[in-house]
Amino acid sequence: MTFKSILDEIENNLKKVLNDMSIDDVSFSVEPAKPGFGDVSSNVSFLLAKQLKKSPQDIAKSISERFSHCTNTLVLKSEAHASGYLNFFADWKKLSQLILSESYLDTFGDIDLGKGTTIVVEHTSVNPNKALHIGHIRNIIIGDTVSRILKKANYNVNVLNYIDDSGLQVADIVVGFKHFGYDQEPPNGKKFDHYCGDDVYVKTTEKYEKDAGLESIRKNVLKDLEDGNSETAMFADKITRRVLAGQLETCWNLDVFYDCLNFESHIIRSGLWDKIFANLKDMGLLEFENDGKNAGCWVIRGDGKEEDKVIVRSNGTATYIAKDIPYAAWKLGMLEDPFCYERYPEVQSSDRDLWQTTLDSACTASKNFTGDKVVTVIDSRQARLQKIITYLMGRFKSVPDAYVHLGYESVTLSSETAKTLGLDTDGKQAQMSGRKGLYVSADSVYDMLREKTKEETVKRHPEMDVAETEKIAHHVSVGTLRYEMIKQDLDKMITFDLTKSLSLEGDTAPYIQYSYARASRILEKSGKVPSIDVDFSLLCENSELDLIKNIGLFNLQVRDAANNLSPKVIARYCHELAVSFNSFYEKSKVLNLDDACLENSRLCLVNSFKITLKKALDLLGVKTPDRM
RNA sequence: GGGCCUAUAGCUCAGCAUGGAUAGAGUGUUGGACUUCUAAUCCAAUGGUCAAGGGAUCGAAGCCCUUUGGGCCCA
Repeated sequence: MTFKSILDEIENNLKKVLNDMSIDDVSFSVEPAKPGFGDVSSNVSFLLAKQLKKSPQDIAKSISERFSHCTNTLVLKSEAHASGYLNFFADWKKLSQLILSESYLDTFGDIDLGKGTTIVVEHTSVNPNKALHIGHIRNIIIGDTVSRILKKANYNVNVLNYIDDSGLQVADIVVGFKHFGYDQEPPNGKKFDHYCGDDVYVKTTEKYEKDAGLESIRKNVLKDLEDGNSETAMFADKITRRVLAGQLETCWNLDVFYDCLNFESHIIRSGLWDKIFANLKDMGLLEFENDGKNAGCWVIRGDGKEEDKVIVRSNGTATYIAKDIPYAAWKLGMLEDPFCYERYPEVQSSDRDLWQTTLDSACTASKNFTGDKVVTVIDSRQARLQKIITYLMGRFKSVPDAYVHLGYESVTLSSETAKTLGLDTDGKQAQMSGRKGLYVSADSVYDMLREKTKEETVKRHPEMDVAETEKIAHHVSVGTLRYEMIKQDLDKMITFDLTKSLSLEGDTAPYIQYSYARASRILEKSGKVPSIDVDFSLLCENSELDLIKNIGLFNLQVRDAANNLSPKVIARYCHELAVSFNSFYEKSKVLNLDDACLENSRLCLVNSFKITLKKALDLLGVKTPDRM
């Protein structure tokens, strides 16, 4: 058990006390205390003030008095603070032993929210016509981190990437290659996805703008794409798969992995839409409009003042939301699976198989990538559309929150960075645009970070061999990028600035990784494996107790993060852990102490910290080099 | 015109869900700490009418209403 043990003990005893005082059950809080106010605090007396017509302080006093007669194993004493808070002081000798010995277990930090149920997390979902830019990276890292957290919370997680390989953006690069004569091989070794995005896509779009007559070519290509057997569609398939390979390379480099790639073209050709269309009509969720501006269309009624949403136009064609509905229903496992599955030709990592949908019925692999719940990570510009899907899925599947849209605000470019890309924004931030070529690619940011961290590492360790330097630089760069993408709240916009994003000090991944490296070095130099059989009363400095407390809060943080689908909770926790370790590091010497018992106790704490931080950083997909 | 998000220190952000104690970090600026387990570190100083106004409450950064600035979506 962890710090949760003492919280539970206090809560139970408080309930007994309230029962003795014949007070109705109130839902009071029992939380880790703010520094300087003991170890645990409760607001119970504030909540009772009205009912008992007494001051919070008087109530706290009488509860505290009764509390002292309860059987307390982890609490030394309780105290009624003048403010009215009830504060508790832990018996650290016992609590430290509980927390530290627990931290050595593989299951440390686990919390059973999912009960082994299956949940789908879909993220990335970028058109396969360009390289990933820094805005896509926010989506990808949020999705990957959330899926790691949910796994820790005992969900069985299926990670999907939806490949939109049949839309307008794909048509555009096909036009570029087929009609504007772009070579299929990128110049001087440029990555294919970058070539398609930077050159073919952007320049093809420019040509449309100059010559409106080209629009008909574009429409014809789009039409050809719909027929899967057309020569155009086969060509598009070849191109988009090459781009996809480039995108996946970027993701894998950032330690982001998937379970299955779902191709939009397969969804369209599978006939899923016809099935769901019939269902929607049966359930009365779709209505046929007889008059008004949507006459002849099938619509979903808007909520309140909202406009009705057209699903099928009067000419019988489905709008693009129509693709999302059957797909969402499929993800929730509510439709018979029309797909077959085959392995993706490239291996993404040693322990994670990657599959892809196929309509080739010769592939008989039996797979199920659906879930009881679905989390779809898409930026909040899609909120309106996602709200409709959420509503419909709620009607289909009677599980509350079965379909969750995890939205986040987008990444914009700072005016300085926009300027380096040739756009003067007059001091304002700028929205990225793949079409206009206004973006910063993920690969280029990674490359810059790696150059800088390599330089730093060489400066610190001139003696180190190149392979190790490269490895450290890689892990620190990936960590930095990942941490930057999730350390703030999802509903806060990120204004990306090339210069500022390269900072490696302060609230960054390297700061946290550095604390890990320090702990590693202490243990390495000690040359011993610390024994857990130590006298925990020796760990009595404030900095030591703080660190132990933070270690003990791990599973509670995982619970919060999973419940709220909030990756930043874990980011902040890792930072807190590192801060308390660095503070301990300054104040308490570990090695070469005269007192062997004390030395072992501290080594034990260092080891416990190291293990916990590694587990927590693993949830963020941040690696932990032993030296840096 | 309708909807969503946002406003806290010079700058970037925690805290808000579930109202209570002294509003916290980083960064910046200024000063200090490496013959001591790695200074990508630590310590100190500096810096806040929590956008404005109103309301309910014993009590509001947090809840409700209005207004304003910024971003986005739909029309």
